[in-house]
Amino acid sequence: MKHLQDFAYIEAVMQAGSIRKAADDMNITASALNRRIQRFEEEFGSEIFERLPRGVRLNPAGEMLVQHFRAQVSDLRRVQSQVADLSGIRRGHVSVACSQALIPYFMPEQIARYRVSHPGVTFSVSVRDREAAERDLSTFRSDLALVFEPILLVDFEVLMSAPQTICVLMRDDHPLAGQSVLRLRDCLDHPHVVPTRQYGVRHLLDVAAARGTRAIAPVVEADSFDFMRHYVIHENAIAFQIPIGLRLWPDSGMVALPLSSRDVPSGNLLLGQMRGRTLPVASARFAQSLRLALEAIA
Amino acid sequence: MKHLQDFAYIEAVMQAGSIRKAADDMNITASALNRRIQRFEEEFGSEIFERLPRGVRLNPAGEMLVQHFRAQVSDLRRVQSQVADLSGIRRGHVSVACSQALIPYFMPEQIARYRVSHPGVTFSVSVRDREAAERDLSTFRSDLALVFEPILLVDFEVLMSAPQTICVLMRDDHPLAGQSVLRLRDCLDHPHVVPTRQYGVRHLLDVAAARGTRAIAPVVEADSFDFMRHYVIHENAIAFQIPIGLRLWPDSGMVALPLSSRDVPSGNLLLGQMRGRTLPVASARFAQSLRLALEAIA
DNA sequence: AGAAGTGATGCATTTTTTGCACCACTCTAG
DNA sequence: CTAGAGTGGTGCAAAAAATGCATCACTTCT
Repeated sequence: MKHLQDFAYIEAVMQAGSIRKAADDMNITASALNRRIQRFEEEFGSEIFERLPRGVRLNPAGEMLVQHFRAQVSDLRRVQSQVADLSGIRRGHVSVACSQALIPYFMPEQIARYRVSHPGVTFSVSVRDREAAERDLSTFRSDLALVFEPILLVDFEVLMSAPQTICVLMRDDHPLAGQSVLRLRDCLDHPHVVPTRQYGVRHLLDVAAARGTRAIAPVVEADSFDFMRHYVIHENAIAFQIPIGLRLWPDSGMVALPLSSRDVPSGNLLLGQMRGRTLPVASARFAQSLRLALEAIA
Repeated sequence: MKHLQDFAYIEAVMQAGSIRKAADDMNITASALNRRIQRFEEEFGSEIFERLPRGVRLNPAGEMLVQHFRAQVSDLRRVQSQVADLSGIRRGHVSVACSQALIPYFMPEQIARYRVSHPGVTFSVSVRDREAAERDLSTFRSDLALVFEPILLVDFEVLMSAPQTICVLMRDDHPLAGQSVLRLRDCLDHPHVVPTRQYGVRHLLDVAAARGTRAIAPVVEADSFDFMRHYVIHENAIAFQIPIGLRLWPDSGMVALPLSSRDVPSGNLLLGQMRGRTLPVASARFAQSLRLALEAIA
């Protein structure tokens, strides 16, 4: 879009940290880029960048402006999407940031199912911890976020909530495998692997452990649930995961048992968008589809 | 703002109904304007105007686009206003659409009072009936609207509400002048002047009259409260107005008496903005100032 | 049938943007 | 302390883009 070219340049400069580097990235001369920015600042009525001896950096005015432009670009896409929709085109693009737990089963299933009836819609999926997911929303990098126990920044508008009880994953020959519900203290008696602190599962475990006397003493700490799931096969340890990230068939040699709600409260899987934003049709429809799917789970 | 020039042209064409007329308005050649629009439509990915034999008209896509652009311009002003504010400039512009009743006393007082502490802030005031006021909000022509009994479209977000009992205005030698509260049927026995149907006062009277047996039979119907106020001096008739539009001093020869709430319910004076919009600092602050003033009245 | 509208288009002209060379300046490495 | 490699800023000529003019094809109303 031609009239947003200045923004593209501004964003490039912001990202590169210097006009010359940005000019190089954008295949343009530094002088031309420099003058574009000067001209824009003059029209805008205020400087956008601080001139430092080693480059430039957005000043507060610039940060507000960039946020404005991002919202603007996002809204323009929404309009284009709606225009395409009213000519019956049913196409568009949906970008989703989601927690790791949703990567192996839930998201692929949902997206594939949606694309059966909307083959013109394309997707981008980003794995993000709960903090990064919310940042993606507020910078308009993602339309939707599906996150377990987010920090809930002000920009996060909840579209749907689904409770998830943390489960304990282990081999079926593990001593605890016979029970139906597990107490946290029993789990901590056995070698356990836990996610790193940025994850909601770990956060809930930390809070729960702090209430009791037993501390979490992981034999392995990892930021990949995929890794943890495979690790417990080798050292007969236990791992933690939410049900939506698990799919155990009878002969897999693994079992997953829920943690007692007396010890660890259920967390929530939240579907959200940037607060106040009107989503493009494709994203809004896919969000609705996710809502139905999450309702079916709960 | 340079990057919104296309929008200025598009709006001009929309307003003029033809490219040539718009080109004339904008001091540009029709061919140049024509090509700008063609280029824009190509970049946008869809036609914006219907080409009719006698000119052009926005198509649905174009209407969505114009709405988008208006929101965009409005938001850019908000950003500029905030930028100016953070450098301590305390300037800006506030546009208000308001009912006629507020024109003689309330708005001048409020604006003058606000400008004492914020001399850098400028104002534009438009008299609008309740329907036009809401349209002004949703097309971003006004930041705020202060209207008596609006129709309440979806785009109208209420910021403050103040009840207003309809008063009957007459000369102090009028037969009814001695009462303290008036019944509607008594009023209808005397020659009365009423506002035209677009006004909230008339609407409330119509509804009230429909409940009883007495019909409204105005000797004069007018769309100017100023006219009506002066008319009752000449024919010793009665007129209707809400208290905020009245200021009677003892020796003026006029009295205003409230209508009984048994006959005519109180209407509401509503301060509102475009739903979901973030107002520029100046407008938001002035709205806050109006809220306090309205609270003091109620 | 003709006049007066409309939007579209090819081509020369004008305006704007860009690229190049260079300046003034600040840091850092030797 | 100096030399070099960064940085943003600027004058001037070349390139690119937007504009104006003349004209076409078409519809509507007189």
